[in-house]
Amino acid sequence: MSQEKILIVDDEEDIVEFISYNLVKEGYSVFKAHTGKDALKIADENQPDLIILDVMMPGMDGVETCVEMRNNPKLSYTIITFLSARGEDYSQIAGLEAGADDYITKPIKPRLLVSRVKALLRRSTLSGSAEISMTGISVDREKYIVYKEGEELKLPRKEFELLSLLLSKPGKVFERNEILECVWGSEVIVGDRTIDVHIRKLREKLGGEYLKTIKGVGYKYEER
Amino acid sequence: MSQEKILIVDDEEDIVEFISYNLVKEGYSVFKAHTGKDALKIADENQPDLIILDVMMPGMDGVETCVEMRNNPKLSYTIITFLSARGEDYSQIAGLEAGADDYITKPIKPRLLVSRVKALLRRSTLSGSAEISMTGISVDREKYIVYKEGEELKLPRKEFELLSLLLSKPGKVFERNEILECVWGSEVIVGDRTIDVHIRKLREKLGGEYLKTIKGVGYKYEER
DNA sequence: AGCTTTGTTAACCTATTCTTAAAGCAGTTT
DNA sequence: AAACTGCTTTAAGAATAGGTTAACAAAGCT
Repeated sequence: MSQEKILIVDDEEDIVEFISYNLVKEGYSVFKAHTGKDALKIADENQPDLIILDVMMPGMDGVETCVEMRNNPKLSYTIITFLSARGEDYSQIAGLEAGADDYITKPIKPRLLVSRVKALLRRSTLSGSAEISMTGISVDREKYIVYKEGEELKLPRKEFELLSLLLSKPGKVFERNEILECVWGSEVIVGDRTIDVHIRKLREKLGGEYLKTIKGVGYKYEER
Repeated sequence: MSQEKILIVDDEEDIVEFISYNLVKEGYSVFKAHTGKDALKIADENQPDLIILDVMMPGMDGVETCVEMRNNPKLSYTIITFLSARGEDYSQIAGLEAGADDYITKPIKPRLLVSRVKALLRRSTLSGSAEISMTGISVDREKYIVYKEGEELKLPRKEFELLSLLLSKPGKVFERNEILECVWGSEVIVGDRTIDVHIRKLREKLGGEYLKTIKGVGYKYEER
């Protein structure tokens, strides 16, 4: 397997190193940049498969950088994901149609990061956009929309994040802990039934068969 | 089951003892250290599967220790998790993470700690989902599914864990108390017939001659 | 045979999840 | 400000799958 190239862009050295460490460990080939300008140059030269781009940077910020990148035909097959602090206005980020494919929130959880990156790259190698499959459920993180058999479905935030998580690895059983960590974040404490209720609402909207519960373990998404 | 080794590092004696107590109870083999330097030495000598490392320590702090550890190739398969007080600035910790795989916040809740540790260790030993062999039985922990000659099989939790254990070392005879330890955990006390009943249910579902009884000793899984 | 260990059933129990409704919140509009 | 709106969380009872037990049958040992 030809090593996949990832470019990490953030003005904070520590963050770059942290992400880099985790991705190198997974066998990716990593490039680093600390400013938008550097990033453009490196991206142009190396045509990475994935760019992880901090939104907030002094000088040229992430959005601007992203737009520039999208104007570079050499990068038309490159996936770009934003990196933003949790709490920064959601809709704003979602609404930024600067051409990013995803975004990851800080603080960064290594495992989540890696699985997200894998998912993104898988998506890209599997063929162009084709986010929307006519069968089953798919998610467009950018537009914050879910497609169920081609039909658009608007979900509130928590439901969206939850579904998005389950969908990020179809078949995989997510334990309640994991779900809490990823969707709610580890600081938040919510009651036991919260997840169930959200699952229930999703089932209501998606129709029965997609979300399965594995008693005593967790939930998973399963096609058909 | 080969006992997994965990190294606990914290300058506060009480904390180390507390964590240790909870992990020993779960059957892990525990090492302790109170300084970064000790930790490095013990880690190097014993190559633990998991290191729980306090961030704030006098002298060599957790981050520094972690970086050192990551430079030791003997520890490349070791998981490191930070231990930090809730309230310490999150982003700071995230940014500082020098190659840790997770972090746990104080105050420590025993149950949460244990499940976290289990999750971490499971992830390391079974990274990547299992191969599906067309012959015999195989297990996909991630999907919580068992394949019997390629056909999917859904099992309830205990049955799954039990089969999973037997399958983890085909041919090996697991004694009853070994099974109890691994599947039920050491605190739980269950009647004598419980294992038999589960074995029976498995046999019912798997059919055939897969699970063998070695009278007076235990059970084993055997191909064919 | 007699004793010990394992197999089989079905009934029982309980932890976990489902369901519902209502309260809590935050953002908007009036 | 008050009322409204849409989303999230909590609370509480019902439903159920899953796990355990108990009692008896069968099978190995010595």
